[in-house]
Amino acid sequence: MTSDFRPQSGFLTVLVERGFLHQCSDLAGLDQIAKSGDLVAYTGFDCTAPSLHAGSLVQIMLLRWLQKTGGKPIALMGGGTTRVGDPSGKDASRQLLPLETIAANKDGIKNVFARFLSFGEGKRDAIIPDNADWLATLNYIDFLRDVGRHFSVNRMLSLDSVKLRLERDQELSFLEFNYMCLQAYDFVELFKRHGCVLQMGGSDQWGNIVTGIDLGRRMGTRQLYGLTSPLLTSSSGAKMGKSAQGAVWLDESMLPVFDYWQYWRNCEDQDTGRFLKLFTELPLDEIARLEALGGAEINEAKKILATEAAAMVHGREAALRAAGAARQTFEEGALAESLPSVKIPAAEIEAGLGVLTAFVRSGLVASTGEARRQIIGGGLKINDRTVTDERMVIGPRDLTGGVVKLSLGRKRHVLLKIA
RNA sequence: GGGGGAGUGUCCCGAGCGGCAAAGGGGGCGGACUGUAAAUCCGCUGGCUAAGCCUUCGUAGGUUCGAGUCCUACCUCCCCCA
Repeated sequence: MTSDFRPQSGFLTVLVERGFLHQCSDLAGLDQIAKSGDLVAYTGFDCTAPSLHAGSLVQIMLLRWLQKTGGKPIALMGGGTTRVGDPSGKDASRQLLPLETIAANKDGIKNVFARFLSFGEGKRDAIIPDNADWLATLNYIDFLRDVGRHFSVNRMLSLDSVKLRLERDQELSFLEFNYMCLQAYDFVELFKRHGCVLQMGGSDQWGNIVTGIDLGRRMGTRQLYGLTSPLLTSSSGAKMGKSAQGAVWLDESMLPVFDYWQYWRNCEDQDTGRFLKLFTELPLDEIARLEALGGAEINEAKKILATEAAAMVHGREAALRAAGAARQTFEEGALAESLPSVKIPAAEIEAGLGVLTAFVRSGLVASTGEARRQIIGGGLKINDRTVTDERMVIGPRDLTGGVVKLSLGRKRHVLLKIA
């Protein structure tokens, strides 16, 4: 849809060139504001998990590019809206989260932004407000009279997020039905407080965003704008941000840097170029060169993707460590000290630690039953030797420099280190 | 308010004459082949102190040697009538 549009602003130029743009309410109008250097834009983040995962990365990068091209980014914490729950793109209602959980999640999520945005009091410094600040104290009657009267239920029913639920005869509670009203109100509130005129989000947010623009018009704000990024899936259709082991968390305590690096390293060939554009800041001509690599050579491009993407989230030093550990492990067959590790008391090794227990402790398998099955399938290795006997015991002589390497399959490795 | 139907393995969908740890998919994991890719083929896919034991079929009771299956009540959802 954007192929015939030539943006003049740095911000939109980047978005178009790098594939961040899916839909926009008014490209030309937004381009003018972005060019003037006064663009303030926000993206909302639900506080439904203790950290963000790779699925949110596109939104985070959007905010980062906004700041780099002269705009002011707002990462809105949904401390208030999360108490309600967004029905968009979900089949069924999500369980309501306790307030303490939401607060804890919010703290975890805020941490993620430190690496991507620069904060402060300046004109272009990023801010992280929480919509609970204005939503939590709303008076129901006042809200209905001042804001509610501007919403058309007829129109709300026609939005995909609602329509899909209705068509499938799936429950949509009144609580969830109100979510979009609150999100729309956020937009107006952020305009009033910070002069924010653009809301960005994933393509599933389009309806909610447009509703906000609409509310703004009725409540007398300036013209507001909306922009969505494409919903990211891998070439084979898998949802981004979820991997075999679960979500690809951006927090090191929830996913070791090594595993994060591996996630990108193992992307499908077809996705390499697209991901380089979205998740790294390498120049486009460099990306074009990497993308053109064919056959096994594409692996070089994937390593660069992994290192750059990991550096963005965890810092370059940690990313290079992960890259080094991968090289030692996969290419040199050596024992890399910086693989993910789990501490085991020396006494337990002295006494002899059963393989089954050891693998459960490492987190590579969920239960001794699974460990047993993996052994039957030839999937477990200790120090690169396949485990064939489930009664095998790990003792002091299996240690190399105080470390035992446990592997599940060819790709997942964890070191047991003497504590 | 009346009548009918449905809730199954804590990822999902889904079969299930009273002997069921419960068919079959999808997804996922492992193996083979490769390039740490894709595609393909094969195996696995409740827990445990493991030839045994324990916990699972909406919830709570009941009948039975034995219940996912039969009975009762309750919860939730869908359809038809008013």
